[in-house]
Amino acid sequence: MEEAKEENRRLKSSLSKIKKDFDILQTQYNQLMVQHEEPKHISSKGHHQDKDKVSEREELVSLSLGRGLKSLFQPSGSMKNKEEKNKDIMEEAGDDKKIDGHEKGSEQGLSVAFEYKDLSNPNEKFDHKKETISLEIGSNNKTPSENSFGFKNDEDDHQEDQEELLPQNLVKKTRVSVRSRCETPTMNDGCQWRKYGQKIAKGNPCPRAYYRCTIAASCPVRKQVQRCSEDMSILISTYEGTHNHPLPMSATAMASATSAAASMLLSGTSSSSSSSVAASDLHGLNFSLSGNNINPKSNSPFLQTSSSPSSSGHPTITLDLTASSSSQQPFLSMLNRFSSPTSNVSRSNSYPSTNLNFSNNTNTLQNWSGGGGILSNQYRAPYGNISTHQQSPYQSIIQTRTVGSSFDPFGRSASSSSSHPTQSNHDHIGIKNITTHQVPSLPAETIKAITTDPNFQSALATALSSIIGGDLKIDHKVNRSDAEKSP
DNA sequence: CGGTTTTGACCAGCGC
DNA sequence: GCGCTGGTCAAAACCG
Repeated sequence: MEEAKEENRRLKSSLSKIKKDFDILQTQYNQLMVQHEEPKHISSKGHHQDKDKVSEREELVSLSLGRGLKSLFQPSGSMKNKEEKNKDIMEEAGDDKKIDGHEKGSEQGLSVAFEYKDLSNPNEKFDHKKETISLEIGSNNKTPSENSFGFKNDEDDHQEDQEELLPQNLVKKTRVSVRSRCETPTMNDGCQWRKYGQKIAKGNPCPRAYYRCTIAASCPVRKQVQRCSEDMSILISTYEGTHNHPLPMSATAMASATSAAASMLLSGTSSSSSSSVAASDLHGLNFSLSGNNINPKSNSPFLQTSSSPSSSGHPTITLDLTASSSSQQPFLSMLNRFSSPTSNVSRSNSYPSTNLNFSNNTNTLQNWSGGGGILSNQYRAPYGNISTHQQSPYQSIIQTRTVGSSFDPFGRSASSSSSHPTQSNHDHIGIKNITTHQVPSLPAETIKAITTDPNFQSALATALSSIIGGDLKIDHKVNRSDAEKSP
């Protein structure tokens, strides 16, 4: 009881800090908006300034929050005025924050779209066979943490639409292999799985287990789990298919990551005409894309072509986070933080097999939690430092929007002042890094190809949705968790 | 009792 | 055609 009370106090203080930070950000945003509006109204100097503005906008990544994802992907002509949208975002975010423990009508109704307004490279048709993506999540981290993964939340209409458009539902055949250090027999990706088979695969003494998603009876998603023969501490989970049902919040984080990887693969093989290998280092998320006959040459120390359990002969994209690098931290932190173990579904159900530690040994969690037992670490850590020295990704996202015209996520033209009071101290946040200049190793061409692909956008939207959704729900979940703890 | 896991059998694809 | 391998099926066992 004492511990619970103490933790409750801690969480309350964290909550108040978050609110405080949010207020500050909102204030800054309003100031910026005022500054932004003034010259616009005053100067009616004609087209060329407007033109500049338009072209500038086209260079920007527009991050939109809303409930209708589809609308966010509409052509820019039908889009709301950007400032208006910013306002909407802030208002909605504010509402969400203020709800604080209030269950919203639709738990996953919050959606985010990441729109990169460069339509010069329309999505090309996909014409590949079954493909495998390998997402390697290594960890030099040392503390257990619980992470959750999934594929798609119910708002991901865009991806669903795309699936319908794709010949032979190729997206469903896409595989995402996740490598992680995990002591437990299986990882918790937030989904519910039923084992339907087990095989001893050639060349690996460890049996491979086959799972089906049981959240929905008709869900086509399958998963293979196998230990790496070379390093038994590495668990290789290979996902295939796309969930056709709402996912628990805890499942959306991995869903986003893997979807992004899948989108990366698809966009890379379909739209990059110049090179058969697309590789990028999204500050910890390392993708390598390779075809059957491709010998991928990594230009990143983290880039690897992994041979996932069943990927032989298939094009493979590797998202390599196994290398020891601080740049991995953003992604791991992101997952750790927002894959809430207290998610409604994953916590309330009785599927222990779905509980996995994505990064078993995570130093970052120690920082977050400030110590404590393993269990309390697991449940406390993700929320621990959100309001301390580090800013939450949510705030980062808002801030990214706040600084609006000043940043160029893809290292192209950053037109105006890029300084922001709080921008300097959250490099650790993956999303943030994606949207700043800090990805020098990523060829602009590749990024362009990736980011203009609707699949990627969709996946990113899902990712952000899950992140923000998880963030916004944290308060509630924490409270609920506390409530559960107390008799 | 309902859902999950186990495990041997079966099937399909691929290479020789 | 044959054998190998990966993947799936389904009945029995197990579990809460």
